[in-house]
Amino acid sequence: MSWVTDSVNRRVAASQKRRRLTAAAARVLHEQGVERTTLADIAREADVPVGNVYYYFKTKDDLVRAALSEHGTHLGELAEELGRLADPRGRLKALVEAWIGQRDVAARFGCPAGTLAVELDKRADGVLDAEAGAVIRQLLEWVGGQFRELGLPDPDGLALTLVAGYQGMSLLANALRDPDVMTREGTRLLRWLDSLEVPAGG
Amino acid sequence: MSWVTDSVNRRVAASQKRRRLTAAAARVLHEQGVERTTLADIAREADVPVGNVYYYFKTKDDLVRAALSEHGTHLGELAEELGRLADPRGRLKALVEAWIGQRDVAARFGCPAGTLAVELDKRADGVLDAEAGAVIRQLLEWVGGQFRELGLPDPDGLALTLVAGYQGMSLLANALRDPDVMTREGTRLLRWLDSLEVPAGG
DNA sequence: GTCTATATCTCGATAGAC
DNA sequence: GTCTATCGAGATATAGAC
Repeated sequence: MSWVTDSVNRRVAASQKRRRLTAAAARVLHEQGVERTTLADIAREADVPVGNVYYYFKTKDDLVRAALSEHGTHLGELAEELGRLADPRGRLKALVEAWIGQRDVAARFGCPAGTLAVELDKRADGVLDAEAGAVIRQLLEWVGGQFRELGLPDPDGLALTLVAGYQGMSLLANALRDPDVMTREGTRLLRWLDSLEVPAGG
Repeated sequence: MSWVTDSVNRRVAASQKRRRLTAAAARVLHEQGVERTTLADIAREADVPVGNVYYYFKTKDDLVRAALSEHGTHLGELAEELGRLADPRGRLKALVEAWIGQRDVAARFGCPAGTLAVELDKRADGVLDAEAGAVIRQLLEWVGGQFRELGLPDPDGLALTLVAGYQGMSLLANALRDPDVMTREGTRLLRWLDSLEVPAGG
């Protein structure tokens, strides 16, 4: 029966390598950007030989796609966690607090989805910018859902304002290399969330 | 005396080429990003032979520097124009209206200074990220000056909020490829500026 | 000052042994 | 499935004629 376990082991090893490559891609592409990252960088980080990368991903773009979907998964997990809180307003405030908690990463590398979207949108071939926008759209929709549940008017407009606030403070913290920007603007967003009043009646 | 005019003509032609290269670099680097732009791209746009570029700029980084300083100059000119308005609040509102007026460019390519800062901040060698941050700092300082002139408390914090709002709405408009984001969030910023009340007394 | 030709290097991708 | 060796494209930068 050893051929069975051998085969299984191989398949596990294979999928482990694929997952290592995906995780490494998400991390390195966030830190270095797409254009400045070589396949060798990702392979090294994942502890996989360079030539072997092509067994798992046909092209570099495929690795970028995998990294974007990884960020989407992380976002989904965060949303699931926050979903355990009873109050939608509390969920949104916890989200902002999570952003503030990431202030050092944001000051050094910016928001993963945001900075990737900026870079991919520069490409003349519109191959990947839709995928980058999708992660941000996912965040917008979840936030919009919370505002809707709160019974606030124009929930999608409010979501746009909150996410734009996040992207703006991340970009400024990054450009100025100053984590305090995250704290200051994050605190303002928390106060803003508190100030929103649900209209009386239907 | 022809050698005099010849010499002068040459010098004028030279500085014209330098200026054409700088303007082309500012435009192309904004649209394509730094990494995806080749010297050939910029040379073509400036109508200068590729090899000749190196007479005016020793390295590609020098061209990026020139482009950044060009954006700084544009910003200075805009500030000078807005300075003619009597009311500081009116100046800030005119600034936001100018941003809204650029909504189509923002939806396609983002804010020039913001997207360049994002890309340059990814570089491990911190050669150019200070320069990118400087343009944004210049904007922050001008905006802060207007709030200060209005006599509002925490003018620098308000400037951070306004500029973060601009960067956030530009990034979202770009990522979602939707100019309406600029209009919606821009209108909100205009209302916000109107709502700020100068405290009575000193 | 201007321009052509080219050296040099790096990276994505492939071929093919194991 | 795994890995090495290498091809070929495309980029920056330089050498040197005019």
